[in-house]
Amino acid sequence: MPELPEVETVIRTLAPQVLGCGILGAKLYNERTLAAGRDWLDRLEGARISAAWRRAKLAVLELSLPGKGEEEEPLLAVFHLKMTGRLFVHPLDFEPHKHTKLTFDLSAPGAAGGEPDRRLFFDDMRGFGYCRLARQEELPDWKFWAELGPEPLLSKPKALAKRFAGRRGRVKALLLDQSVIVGIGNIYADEALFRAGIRPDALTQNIEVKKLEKLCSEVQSILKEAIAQCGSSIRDYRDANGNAGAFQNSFNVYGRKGEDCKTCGQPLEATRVAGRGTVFCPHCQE
DNA sequence: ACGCGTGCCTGTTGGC
DNA sequence: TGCCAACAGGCACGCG
Repeated sequence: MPELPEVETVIRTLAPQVLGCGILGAKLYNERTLAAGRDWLDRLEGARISAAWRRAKLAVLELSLPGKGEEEEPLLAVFHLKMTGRLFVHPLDFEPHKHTKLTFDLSAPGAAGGEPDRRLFFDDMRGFGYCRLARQEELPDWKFWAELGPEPLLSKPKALAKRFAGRRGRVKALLLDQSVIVGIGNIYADEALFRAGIRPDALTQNIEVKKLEKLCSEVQSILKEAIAQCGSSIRDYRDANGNAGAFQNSFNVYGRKGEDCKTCGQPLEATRVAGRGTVFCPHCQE
């Protein structure tokens, strides 16, 4: 399940394969996958992939459009991988399959258009992922984008903790709320709460500020460690080279229901918080 | 206004 | 052994 470390890894492995490549055309295999910018689809020829970056759990490709001068705002292809979305570059003889949702034909980097070279695939088994084509200036009109909270690795823990302080509701629900803090999904929420010694179902208003700062500090540590391990692969996640991550080997709680806590040896409990499967140690977390 | 439950989707798993 | 319900979960949406 691509969360911040996985999307970051996808961008890092995808960028060297696509930066500078021209786009010769696009093919949409599933209408609902293109959430916005349908009109752009047939006007991509001659565009060049000029940048690749991540915001929250979104993977963004900047496409410089031809013939309009360098000052023009690039078009953005914004991908949300949700649970099972993948971005790959394959040779032209690689066949689209039943989970292929969108493809871009690419020319070689630096080549002045002409012949297709390789193809960018957006595949998604579950089909929850999407792509939006939009000008940068249009992004504020997109509610989800406009309400995204701060990047957890670009703020200090104290500043992040202030966004939790005084708010009501279960602390795990706030960790997952992308308008409070971005990039955290079910895996890293459970793992960070374990490290901070906080029960996932704790009411945020009952948690001391120091403890919330500790939580935000642990969020940063765990995201950095996970990025260094190229993310977590439970089952489906792969980076843009097809490689699995390794951070799943470091999980303390996620997917370990009933197993022994690595700290105290007591069995881990499973429950549901904010509608999500949740695992925690009733002894180490309070 | 905000917290909570449901639907979307397909492949895997576990229980009977 | 085989079938099918439950489950996986980010986010939009509707409800109270």
